[in-house]
Amino acid sequence: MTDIQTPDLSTPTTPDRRAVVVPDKPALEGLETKWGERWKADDTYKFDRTQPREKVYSIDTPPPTVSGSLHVGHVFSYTHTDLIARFQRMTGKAVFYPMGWDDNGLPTERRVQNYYGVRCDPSLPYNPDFTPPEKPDPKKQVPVDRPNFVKLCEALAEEDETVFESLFNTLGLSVDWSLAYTTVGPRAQTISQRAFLRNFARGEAYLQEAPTVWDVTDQTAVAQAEIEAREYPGHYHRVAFHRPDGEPVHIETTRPELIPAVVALIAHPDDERYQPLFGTTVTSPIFGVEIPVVAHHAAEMEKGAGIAMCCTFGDLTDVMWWRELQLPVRTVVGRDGRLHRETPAWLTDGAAATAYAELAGKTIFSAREAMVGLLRESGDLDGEPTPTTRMANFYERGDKPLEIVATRQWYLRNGGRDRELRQEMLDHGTEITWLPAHMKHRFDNWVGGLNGDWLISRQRFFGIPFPVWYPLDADGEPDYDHPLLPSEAELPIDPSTDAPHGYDESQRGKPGGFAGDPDVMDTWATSSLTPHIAGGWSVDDDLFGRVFPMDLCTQAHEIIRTWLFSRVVRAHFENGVTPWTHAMLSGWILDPNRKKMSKSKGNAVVPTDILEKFGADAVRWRAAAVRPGMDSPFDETQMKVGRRLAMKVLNASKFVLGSVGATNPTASAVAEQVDVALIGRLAGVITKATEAFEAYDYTGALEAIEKFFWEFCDDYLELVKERAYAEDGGPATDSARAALALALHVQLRLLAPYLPYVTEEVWSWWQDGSVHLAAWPTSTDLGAAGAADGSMIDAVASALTGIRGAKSQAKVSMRAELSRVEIGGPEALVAAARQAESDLRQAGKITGELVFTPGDGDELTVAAELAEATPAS
RNA sequence: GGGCGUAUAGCUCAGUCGGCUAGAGCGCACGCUUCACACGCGUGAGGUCACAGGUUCGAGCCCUGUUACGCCCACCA
Repeated sequence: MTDIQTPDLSTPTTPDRRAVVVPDKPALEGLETKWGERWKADDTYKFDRTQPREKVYSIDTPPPTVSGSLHVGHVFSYTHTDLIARFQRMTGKAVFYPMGWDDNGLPTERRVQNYYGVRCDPSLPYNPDFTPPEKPDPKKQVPVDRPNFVKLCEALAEEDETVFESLFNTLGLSVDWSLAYTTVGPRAQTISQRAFLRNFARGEAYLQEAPTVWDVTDQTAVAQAEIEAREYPGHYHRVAFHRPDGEPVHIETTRPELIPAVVALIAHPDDERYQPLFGTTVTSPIFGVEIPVVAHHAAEMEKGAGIAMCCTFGDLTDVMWWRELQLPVRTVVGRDGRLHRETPAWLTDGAAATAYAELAGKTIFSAREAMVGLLRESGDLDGEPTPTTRMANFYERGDKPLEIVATRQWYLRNGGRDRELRQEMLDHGTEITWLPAHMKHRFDNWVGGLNGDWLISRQRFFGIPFPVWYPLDADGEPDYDHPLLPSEAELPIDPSTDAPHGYDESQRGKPGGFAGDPDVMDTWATSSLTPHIAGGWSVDDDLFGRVFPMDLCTQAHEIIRTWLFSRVVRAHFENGVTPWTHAMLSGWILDPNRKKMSKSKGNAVVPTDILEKFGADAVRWRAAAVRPGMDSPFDETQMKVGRRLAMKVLNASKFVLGSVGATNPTASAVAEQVDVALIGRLAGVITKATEAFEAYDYTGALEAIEKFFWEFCDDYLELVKERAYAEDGGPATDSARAALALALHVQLRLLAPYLPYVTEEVWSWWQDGSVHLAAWPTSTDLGAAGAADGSMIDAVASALTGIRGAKSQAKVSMRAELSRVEIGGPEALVAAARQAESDLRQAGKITGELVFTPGDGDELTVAAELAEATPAS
């Protein structure tokens, strides 16, 4: 980046001490506001879009669902991304770090429904004077037309976005807010619709009528990726079907209400019990429908009675049987989760029709009860239903088991039905560096287990509409085989309000006219394009060429199958590439009982509270201690430790720059042995931290930096402060001051990604510009001393520890004077300690003799005598 | 059922290529009103590296098996 400042430390950078302004009582309070405003005013994190791709570091930031609330887990994982962003920025990259808001889709609809107490009814005409109810009554939601409902969604999402932005700013994310995008705004609409049109033109998107997993609560189709299996209580019912000779064939089912939908009984071809029945028919109980008995290898002999009733459709196995055995369709469950009110054609016989009337229009649950009653009366129920717990599929946000309903939906190919494409998807996975590496298994596992293409249409309201109309024939029936499409230049369009070419609005819904596709795209169908939306694909191709494919995607591991995979699919079709080189997965923040924090469990910690209590730097420090993919229990005591570090940075800096007046980080002035060793040690820290950061190991980098910092404060600073203080100390004082200033200059930059506020505060005391635009330190900053062996400082530090230990054991103040100190141990260590003789004498308050006695052993030993003037406790 | 991860001090975690007596912070104990910091400083105690077996001169680390906890996927007869 052009405005990164590479320091020239060969000459003094701050010659005038009066230019250094150190506050008397530095404090952490208020730093977030002070520097947050400054960074905003100065555009500190603005992306430099003049840079070529190789000088750019681009990040595909997860757009949070604005209808939810942010919790500590978000705070941690977004901090992880920011650590990488700040490091890359300091190494000279132009960092493309946008923020997105996922305001599209069902979560926002639900929040609007609850917040305003309304319900979308798309059949209502637009009411320009609509205002939401003053007091929402969750039990009596007011019906509202679709345009107004969408307006409410947009308004509430915007409110939520403001709150989120404020939190992210307090946290210190170095996002370029001018790059912010939403997943439902005009740009997202244009890009989603354009990508869809191109997918359609290439045959990657297609419309198909097929059995679909369906949520009866929200009345929409649901994709495989949004399904989760949960335990669900039910009962086994042992039910008799009847052979022509009158003998019963018992099956077991948990769903007796589907008996009117039975199309076959199926057993395994090797099952000797049922082999005689294959090719014959039986009749269903109650309804007397003739049902074939057939063989299929997927039937399991051990399960239930060993023979299954196949209905259209009870589960995905039924769908497979129906398809492979070419069975008829007999649907009884409607989209509203109730049994059809009209008597199905195959049940029109007198007795069957009478029985079906008992079920018609009932919910699945009530129909099941009624059916059990009928079976009991007819004697076809063998024994009583026995309780069982089985796994059932649920929409991840739903609370009723999913049904399977035949509907017409849009699909996007994803390898689920195409071996070659599936392999290409797996190949993309190998091109990503997974952090941690084992997360790749999740991706491979998911892609390998796909059982169909990606269902992208939803029968909902707040989302991006499909840019498609259908011509209506003379009977007013849509011709789905010849959809009408807009040109790309017309996008975005809404087929419910815009008319297709060659038609006008008066022909909507009329025979010979047209009808708009009523569906919207699934939220993942839009968010699968976040690199394209953020990067300006097709609307700002100059920008897109500079940022795509991206360097990093960061996200939670549970959405590898949705967000991560779907972006791989879209980038594959649209650009023929893998969308990023690195994927960094975050773990979870657990409560003290090691359970995942979630609002619904009431164990979530509100992020604004902890930011307020400990400060952003402290919270970030704690987040940085959690490696990618690792879960971590939330622990306030750890936040305190981060806060202590931030305070220490303030106080140590105040001391170095203020009292000592060490403000010239001049490498060439570092001459004394201890000072040289310190700088030599620092060179190793720079190397280690840089290598760790380059491997995305921000935790390892922090460990090295922090360890050095504490030793710098506790040992080095204590050791040299008298020498550095000296009014006319000559070269020895100059050396200490130069080393202190240089070490501080480097350490502030090393700590800047972790503690952006406190490092910026200190930086402002004595340097121009922002520390966040300063160059990441390198060993060349350190001059000749950087090449020195730092190990002698260990011997000096352990001598100092020995001296302190003697005082501590005697229970006297560290200021207590010593009349005699003898340092012994291995010759090399004693000699090393001796090189700091003068510093040790001053730091240890040794008024008498200090003797160095090389000898045996493998550790430095210190024997000390208290001066008589000092009273022992 | 398939896949993955974790297990080291009371707690949270490091532990590189297998190599001296296994480390850090917190907490705890004992001290210190120290002229940068009491939102502080110093010193110290604290370990059957989950279990069993194997390889090796040598295993926290490698191999085999077991247990516990957690996660992903599949599972509606």
